[in-house]
Amino acid sequence: MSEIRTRIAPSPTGDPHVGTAYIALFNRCFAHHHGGKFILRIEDTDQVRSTDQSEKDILEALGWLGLSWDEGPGIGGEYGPYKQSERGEIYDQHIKQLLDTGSAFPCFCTSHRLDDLRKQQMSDKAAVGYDGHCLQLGPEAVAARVAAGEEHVIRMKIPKEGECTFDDMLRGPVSISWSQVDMQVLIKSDGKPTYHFANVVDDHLMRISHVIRGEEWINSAPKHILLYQYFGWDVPVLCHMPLLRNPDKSKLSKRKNPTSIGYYQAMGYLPEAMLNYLGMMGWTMPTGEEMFNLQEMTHSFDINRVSLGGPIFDIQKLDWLNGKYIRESLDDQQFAKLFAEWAFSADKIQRIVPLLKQRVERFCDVAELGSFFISANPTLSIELFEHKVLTIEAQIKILQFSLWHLEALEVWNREFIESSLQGLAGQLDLKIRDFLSPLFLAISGKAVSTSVIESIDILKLDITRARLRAAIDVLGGISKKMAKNLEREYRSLD
RNA sequence: GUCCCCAUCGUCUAGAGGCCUAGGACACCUGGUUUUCAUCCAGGCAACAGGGGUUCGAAACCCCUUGGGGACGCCA
Repeated sequence: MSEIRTRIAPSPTGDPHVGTAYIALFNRCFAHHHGGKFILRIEDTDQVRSTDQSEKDILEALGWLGLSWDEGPGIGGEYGPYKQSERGEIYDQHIKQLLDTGSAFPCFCTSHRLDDLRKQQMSDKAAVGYDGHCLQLGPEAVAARVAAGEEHVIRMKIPKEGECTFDDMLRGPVSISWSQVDMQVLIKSDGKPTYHFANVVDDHLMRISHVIRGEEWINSAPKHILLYQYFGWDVPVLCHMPLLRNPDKSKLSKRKNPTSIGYYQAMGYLPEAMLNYLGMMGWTMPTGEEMFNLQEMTHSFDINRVSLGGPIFDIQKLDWLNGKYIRESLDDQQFAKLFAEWAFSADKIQRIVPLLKQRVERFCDVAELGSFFISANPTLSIELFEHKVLTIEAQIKILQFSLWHLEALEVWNREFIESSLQGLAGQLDLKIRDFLSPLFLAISGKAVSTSVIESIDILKLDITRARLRAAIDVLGGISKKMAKNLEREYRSLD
């Protein structure tokens, strides 16, 4: 049997997600258990959303967890480059092949036409998908329009009838009829490949033997398989893992649960505990032992021990596990060292000190004033929020709108946060001092504290989000109806 | 809506037809140890979604129903 090679292919379009780490963990364990290689590839074909910062954060987060890779960014390897934005020529060559053999075709339809088409199909209760409009174009017409530089995408052809059956390593045979499969765009109008195309080309060229990914991809498997066939390539073994869930069983999302690895790091979880916890989502040691490290998991790994029900990411159990790690695997010296590094990292302390220094008279004042920087979310009560001009409802609005504003920030620094929030206060026609009041309480637990804008800057978005949301909950939360109204009002702001 | 996937305590799960009166862990409750608390220890509560088959025997295999989730983008 040839070498087992697996990969994780994150898209650098946001915060490092625990789901990414989860899938990475299983890919790494599977490959290493069988003496194979685990590859990291950056899927940055979305020019609009991909950022260097996100890429950096993701690599760091995986590194923090100890999920090292054998080939990929920073390591190299013989199948590079490992960043899709640097593989443009490869995709160009390959799409040409599909165009030449007639497996793919240019499509000149505007997004406007496609929208109308989709709406029509919805109201007709028909299957939603591309109608093959540009398939009717003659080769001369196509050539002329392409030569004229007309904007277009390239789509893949899909059989009209029959079905695609493949063997999922965990689920057995899965059949999806071709009528359910859309003529997927392979090359976008900006000339970049879509995930579906790039992922197949790269997985083949990088000799990926097993594709272990989230269940959300099952329905796209036929497209991928067909592409392999168009190229005449062997299809790797496919394996779809269950999805991590919110407590309400929906797919884990940051709207409902902290999903950023950075959040857990900032909250003082140990990477070993975090990884161990992810390992017990859908998987157990043959011995039933719940506490295990990456090496032990790798050694005992058996993909068939994965259970298919979507596991709920239960922070309570994670907390218990983390506590167990702190108590049982750390001696006093290690605890002191790790805690100090976490709480007083040079970077963090440098930024906090100027805020505290001007507001204390004695060192013994420091802990109380600055505790919220290293504590869990402050304990709040609704009484705290009694305000001379602001109603509870107004404060909920301030908190929610602020959160939306902060989430939309392209750059996270003091200036941006300040102008964003000041702008919001203006739009809401509130004095900045009143506007900031609920934010002070949510962030620090106190009405009087260090500059809330600088505090938000230092605490970063993950923690800020958690605290704003906790405050909103204390104030009674947002009902569905309220959410609708708030969203409408928020959209009409500018 | 269409298609796909899934289904054991509230949660994570063990379970490969008889070892199942369904085991462990978190959470919760009770008691013990501890100057308090936490830890730790002992105990308790709590599940095979429903209905049909197959079989001498079903939590396990098959079918239907129900429930949950996912996909249906020039996002990944």
